Amino acid sequence: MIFLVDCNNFYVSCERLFRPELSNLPVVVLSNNDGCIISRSNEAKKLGIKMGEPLFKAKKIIQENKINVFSSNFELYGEISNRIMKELNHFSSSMEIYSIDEAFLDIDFQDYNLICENIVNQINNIIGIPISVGVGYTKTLSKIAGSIAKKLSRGYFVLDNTVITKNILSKTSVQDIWGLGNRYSNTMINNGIKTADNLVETNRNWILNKFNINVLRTREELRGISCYPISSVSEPRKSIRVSRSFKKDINSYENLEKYISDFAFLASKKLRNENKRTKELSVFIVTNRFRNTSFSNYMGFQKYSFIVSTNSYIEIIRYSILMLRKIFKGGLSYKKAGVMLSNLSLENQYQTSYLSSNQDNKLDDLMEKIDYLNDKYGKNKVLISSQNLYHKSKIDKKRLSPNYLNSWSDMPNINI
DNA sequence: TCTGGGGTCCTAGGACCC
DNA sequence: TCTGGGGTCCTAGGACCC
Repeated sequence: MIFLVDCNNFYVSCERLFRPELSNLPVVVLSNNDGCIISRSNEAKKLGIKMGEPLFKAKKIIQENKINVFSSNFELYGEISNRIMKELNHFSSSMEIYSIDEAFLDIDFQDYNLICENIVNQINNIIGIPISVGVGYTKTLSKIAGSIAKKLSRGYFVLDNTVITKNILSKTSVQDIWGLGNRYSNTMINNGIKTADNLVETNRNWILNKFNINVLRTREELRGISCYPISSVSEPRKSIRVSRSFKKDINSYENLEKYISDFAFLASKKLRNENKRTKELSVFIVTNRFRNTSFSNYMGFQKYSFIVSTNSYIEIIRYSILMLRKIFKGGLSYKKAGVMLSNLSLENQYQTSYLSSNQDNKLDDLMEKIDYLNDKYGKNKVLISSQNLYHKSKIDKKRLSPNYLNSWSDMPNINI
């Protein structure tokens, strides 16, 4: 059986871990720039706060109900996530970490309810984060079981009986099926397919004609035929992206160049942390899509292919700037920009070229020194000169909680 | 005034080959 | 006037997920 373990209101629960006095009060966590609400406690949900809602639209509800608001502290959430995953691994070696707050586990032991109870208690006792567990024959069914589990106070639900499954599928709307987003479920509803049970009964050729193979797989999964097996070896990622929205629009090329350099540096750092090289680099800049203007929005995008894969900060930044020059248009206000690296390979597995110079070794040494200094003395101690040297950040995080787990100075004090 | 960030996969259609 | 058949590979765009 497949067990889906899902943390309840994960980011909010992480903040509450160190602020237990908030445990029954409404809490929300914001996206970067303190822009949107991306995690809500049950109390906040009940007050009508919607997922992804911009902060300014919810301001009234927040003030009237004294909702506690946090900026996102991804270092903290990542650390707590690691601890949870480590505990879960004790229940099954066949486990797939699906996201920061979710994992699928393959478990053979027959007493599913007992296992669920143990998992919920264990994570609560050892880590202190509330979770819910859904169990089914396939990932898609375990997702449905999980959404039922969230409504039960015991926190778990097992879907192993065909009659009950049929009944539940007939009450599950297509929008609530994992793998069917807005577009697909709307098309289905327009064609009379309203519930998961309707989808199960739908002709396979019609599905392939109207949609694609993944939608057919979803139908098979609903019938209990597994199409998405658990992969316990995590696949190396295929692309790396660093992008940010700016609190205030940027007009000048010089400013934008500094940010692009920063993003390229950060992306290169991620690349180097995974011991990889990149062969392809893309840069994009976009104007503010929410601005109420008569002229249409501009999105500049340019890709560059390296002759030889690289992991050099200097090379990646240099070509990012060259791409930026190609797409920058004066007189516009830019809201967001980013750098992407793709076509990745392992550090020592790449195609060389007759055209490449012999300086590579020297450059590699230099890059390693940069990493060494930044790892030893803290982030941003050594930068490339085109970067945003003085860190006048245009990205807001006004309500950030302390970094309780990853910073000596932020460690909580306990009075005994 | 203020609206996030980071991923994956599939497919149609174009470009190319003999 | 008349102009084949059968492939592969790449990419942009669109869908999805958290």
